[in-house]
Amino acid sequence: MNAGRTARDRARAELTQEIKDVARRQLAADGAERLSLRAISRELGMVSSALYRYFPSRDDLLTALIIDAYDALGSVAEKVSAAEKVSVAEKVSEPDPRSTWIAVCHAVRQWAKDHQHEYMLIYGSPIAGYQAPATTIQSAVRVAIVLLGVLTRAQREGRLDPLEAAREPSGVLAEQVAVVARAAPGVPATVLLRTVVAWTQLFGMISFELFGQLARTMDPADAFFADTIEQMATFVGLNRGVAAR
Amino acid sequence: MNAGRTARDRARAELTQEIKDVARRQLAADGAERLSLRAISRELGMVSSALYRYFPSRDDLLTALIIDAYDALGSVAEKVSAAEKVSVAEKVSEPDPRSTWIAVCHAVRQWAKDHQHEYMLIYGSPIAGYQAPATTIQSAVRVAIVLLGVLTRAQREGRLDPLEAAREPSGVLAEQVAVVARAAPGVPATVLLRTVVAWTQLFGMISFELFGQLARTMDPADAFFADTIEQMATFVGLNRGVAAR
DNA sequence: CAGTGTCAAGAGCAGTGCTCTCGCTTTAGG
DNA sequence: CCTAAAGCGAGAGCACTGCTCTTGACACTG
Repeated sequence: MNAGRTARDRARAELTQEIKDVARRQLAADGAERLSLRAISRELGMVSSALYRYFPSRDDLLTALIIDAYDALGSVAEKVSAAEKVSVAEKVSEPDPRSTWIAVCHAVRQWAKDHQHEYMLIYGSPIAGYQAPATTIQSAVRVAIVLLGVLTRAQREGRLDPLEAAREPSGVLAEQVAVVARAAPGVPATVLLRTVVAWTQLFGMISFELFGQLARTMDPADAFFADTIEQMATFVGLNRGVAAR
Repeated sequence: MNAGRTARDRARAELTQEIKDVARRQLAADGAERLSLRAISRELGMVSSALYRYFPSRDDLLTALIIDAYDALGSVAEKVSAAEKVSVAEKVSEPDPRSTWIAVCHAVRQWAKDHQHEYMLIYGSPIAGYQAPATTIQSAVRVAIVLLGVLTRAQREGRLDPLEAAREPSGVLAEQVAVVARAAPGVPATVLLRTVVAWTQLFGMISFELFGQLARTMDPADAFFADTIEQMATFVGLNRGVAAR
């Protein structure tokens, strides 16, 4: 990140960051669609062509912003998950996986509400003619990894409902679940499957809230969100008070 | 729709439709972002300024396309729901609400896959600086109305699991659920709440599939989708074989 | 100190949404 | 039936966009 070998390198890194900052501000103000390289350069007091020294195209700038957004959201989720663990180590309260799961979900929603346009950038419709480079993927999966980590811990501590009522997946689905299972060793397939369901539900609900789809029904969505998160936590097998204490 | 009072009126309606058709084709090809009035006018062999006689702005054209998309999807859902009822009236097979629910969900996904860019238009990130006019709302809720209708029928026929385990909603949530309840008389609040959850899950999953978020995990999403729809049908209280036969 | 690569600047191209004016045609009303 | 009004397409033009190319100045490197 730093690696400021020469003054020029440092200046370049600094300006690159500055460009992204201005872009993020414009993003928050007008949305991704209206993001204009010329407007950014104007705000920076430079000429538009100079921007191309730092980002070869508008799409490249957007890609950088997308990766940053994924990483920002991912680190928020990771931090919350870790904080829950720490609060356990020092206090008497046990590390309830269910409450950790719920805290992560609420943190994701809060970040989305605080960075609406950045959220739209990563979970809205993809930019036209834009192919997500492979580099974004490792940043994109961080939230999912955190959620799977919570379940893995719960499983290890015997706090996970096996959900035996559900049938084991088979065929293609079994193979796909096996891929997910690599991030959550020991967690039963039925739970993993439900986790993916909860994952899509979480972001579906956040998107609906932010995109105005909940208008005139669940509009102030706080109560609905809280209730749903509770339901989905139970859905994935994180029961209330299982083996607590 | 027709109301071809004068020749000019008819020509106008025809051209309006033609513009939307061309726009839809461009939408499918390049996405909403790249939709260009000039390109449309070029393809229509007219000058760009003439388009403004039919749509006052680009956003108005998009609004028209959005309403059309909502209506198209809504009527697909309604048709599937009605067809399931009819197939009952003539045949011996009972009108299983669960299978109707599942059929509707699959139809929605199929439409989304067949009209990806139109789907993105209505369920992706909102167009920048664009406020959904109130007229879109009644078109937007049609799918939800259909799903609630299935539950209402199930309730009326005693095929709905009351889900008594769940607690009754209270406070703000109770009021919001009451609004939803107007479209589904007789259905218990807990079921309604879960229906909204399933609704957000459905579109969250479809969006994730279309927006490439499922890549490298559930990528060919058919099996996952089918399994999830089954799970969510149970989740809302449409049990397999409840009171069947 | 000379050379090399980096830099901001400027001009310019092709494209965009949108406005305004201009004639022409169709419609509606007396 | 004839005229005024309204609707129509064409064209020019404005302000803006992303992006390319060239130019001349600067800073770092050997």
